[in-house]
Amino acid sequence: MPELPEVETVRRGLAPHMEGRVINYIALRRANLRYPFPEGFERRLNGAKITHLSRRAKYLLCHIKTAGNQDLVWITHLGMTGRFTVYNDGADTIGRFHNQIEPRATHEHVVLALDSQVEITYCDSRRFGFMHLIPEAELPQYPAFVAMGPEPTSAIDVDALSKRLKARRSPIKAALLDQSVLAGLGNIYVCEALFRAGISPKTSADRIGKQRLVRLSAAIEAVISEAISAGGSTLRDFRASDGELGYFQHQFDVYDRTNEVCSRPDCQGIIKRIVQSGRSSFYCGKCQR
DNA sequence: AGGGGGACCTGTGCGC
DNA sequence: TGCGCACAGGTCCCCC
Repeated sequence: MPELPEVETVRRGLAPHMEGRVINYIALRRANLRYPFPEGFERRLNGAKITHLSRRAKYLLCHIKTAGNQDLVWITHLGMTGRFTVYNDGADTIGRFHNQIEPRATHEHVVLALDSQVEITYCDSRRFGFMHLIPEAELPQYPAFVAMGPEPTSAIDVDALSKRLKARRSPIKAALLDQSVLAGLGNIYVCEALFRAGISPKTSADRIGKQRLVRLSAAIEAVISEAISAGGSTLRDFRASDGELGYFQHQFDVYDRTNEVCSRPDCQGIIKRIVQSGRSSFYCGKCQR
């Protein structure tokens, strides 16, 4: 489901409800998502105070101080279908916990109650998501972060990007999906950025000149920032945690627009769909070279 | 070492 | 209406 803009939208939706609150109860309905839940997950989160929420690429980071005064990070990756939902009507939460917690939705795997009568759930039908719990001090060594590239949210270092792409013989589409090149891009925003830059997804990553890389970097920054402003993209069921729908999908130029006419003025090209390393690429065969 | 393919899961939409 | 297939926002592992 979520690429960087969707995860950032989730973070912004959850932060006002979670930051500064204490977790009164947390319950798991199964032993694993993609991976098993961490050892002592419920015990360590129970009674913990949430200091703040942050984000790295597509990872949501919930920084907590445990009841035993340890600084931990509760890391969540939403996979394809992970979703947090905030319920403000959690007044009966304690009763529900003490009796039996009836799921509010299918695939509701994690439920937590805060000290504010707010209840937050995590649902994930495909269970490609996962959660980890590590000491704050070990965050830089978290395996997924060790080789991770820079965020595409602020000015991209074009020289550094150029250096990384020179080592790649794969199509630029595949290279940009690699989180060690830039962190947080996924299938939608790579397609959209390549369209805006006028670069074919089939172009070999090592054969894109400096001028075109400058255009590509600017296109990536713009598409990510516009998508964050729009609250992400809602394809099937993505919602911000407060239930709001993202609306960036209305601004797609190529994603899922097979056979439509190119939106670039006077181009008149037709959007094509091809498969690259097992994933759909959408592009205009006329103005993307 | 980089890169491609399959695996991991469930849900939905389409053609027959 | 029902069945089977293709496809879905991501990542990891295996093998060349």
